[in-house]
Amino acid sequence: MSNSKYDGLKLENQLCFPLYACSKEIIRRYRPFLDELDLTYTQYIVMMVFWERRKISVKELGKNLFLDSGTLTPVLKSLEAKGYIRRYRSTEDERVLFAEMTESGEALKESAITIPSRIGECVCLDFDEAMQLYHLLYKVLNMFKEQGEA
Amino acid sequence: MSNSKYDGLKLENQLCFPLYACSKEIIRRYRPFLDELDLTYTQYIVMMVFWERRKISVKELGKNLFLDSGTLTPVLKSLEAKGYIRRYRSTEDERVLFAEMTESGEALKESAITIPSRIGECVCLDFDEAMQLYHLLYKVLNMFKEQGEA
DNA sequence: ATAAATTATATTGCACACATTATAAAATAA
DNA sequence: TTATTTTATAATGTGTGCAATATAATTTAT
Repeated sequence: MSNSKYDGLKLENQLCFPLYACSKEIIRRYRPFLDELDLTYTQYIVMMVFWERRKISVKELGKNLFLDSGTLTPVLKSLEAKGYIRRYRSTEDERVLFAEMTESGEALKESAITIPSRIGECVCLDFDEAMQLYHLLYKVLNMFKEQGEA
Repeated sequence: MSNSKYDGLKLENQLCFPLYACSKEIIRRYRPFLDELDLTYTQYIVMMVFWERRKISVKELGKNLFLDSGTLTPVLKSLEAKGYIRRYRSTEDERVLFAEMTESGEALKESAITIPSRIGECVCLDFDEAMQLYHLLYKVLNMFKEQGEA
C-alpha cells in the first residue's frame, strides 16, 4: 500500500471530483427529457421553484438555488421569452425584481410530471442508499448556508 | 404530510439538485487556493492526472475525467501555454494526440500539495461520513461507466 | 485496392457559472 | 438634509460543458 506525501493529490482520493462528475453525468441524462420541454437543467430547477411558489424575488430565488444574479438574469429572461414567467420591479423597493409564473408556466408542470421517475430509473441506487446520499449532501449544503449567513 | 402527484417535482425531493449545488459550492471554495497557482478547477483535475502519469492521450484523459474533447482541447491548450504540458501527435496513429507533462508541470505539484487538506477543512464531514459519500458517488459513477461501455 | 465505415480530435455555437464592475435605489448618518 | 453606505440587480468577460459538425487518419469490407 503506497503512501507518499502526494497521496492527497491523487484523483482517487478526492471527494469533490466524484461529486462534480456525478452531478454532470446525471444532468446529462436529464437532457433528452428536458429537450422535450425545451428547457435546460438550470431553467428546470428554476421552474421547480415556481411550481411551489408562484412569485419570488431574484434574490430569494438565488438563495434557494445557490445561484447569483449573473446566472439568473439570462435564465429568467429566457423563461420570460418562452412565456412561463413575467418579471416586474417591486413598487415598494424598486431595487427588487420579482418574477411571477404565468398560466403557461403552471401548465408546463403537467408536461414535466413524468421526469422524476424517468430519471430515477437512470440512477440505480436503492431507497436506503439514495436517502443516505441525500442526507450527506444536505449536511454539507446546510453547513455552507450557515457559513454564508455568519 | 402532503402527498400529491406533484411531489416528485419538489426541489426538496430531488437527488440531483443537492449534488449539483454541493459540487458547485465546493469548487467555489477551491478558487482562492487555485488562484494562487493560476489554475481553474478543471485545469487542476487535469494536472492531477498528469501528476500520476506523465503522458496520456486526450481520449484516455477524457475517459478518466468524464470530459470530452470540446472541453479538454481548450484546457490543454491553456496548460500548454502555461508551460505545464506539451502536446504532440502519435507517430503510429496520427489521429491520436498525446499530452506529456513538462518539468515545470511536475514542479507545480509541490505548490499544490497543501490544497487537499485546506479544502478538507471547508467540508466538515467526519471520516465515516466522507467515506460513505465517496462510496455512494462511485457506485453511481461506476454504473455510468459500465453503461457507457455497453 | 478502393470505397465505405469507423475513430480521434478540433471547431463551432449555445448555455451556463461566477467574479468583477456598474448602476440605481434605499437606508443611514452627520 | 445631503452625503455616505448599503443593497439589489444588470452587464461584462473568462472559462467551462457539451452537442453537433467538420476533418483527417485508419480500418473494414467488397
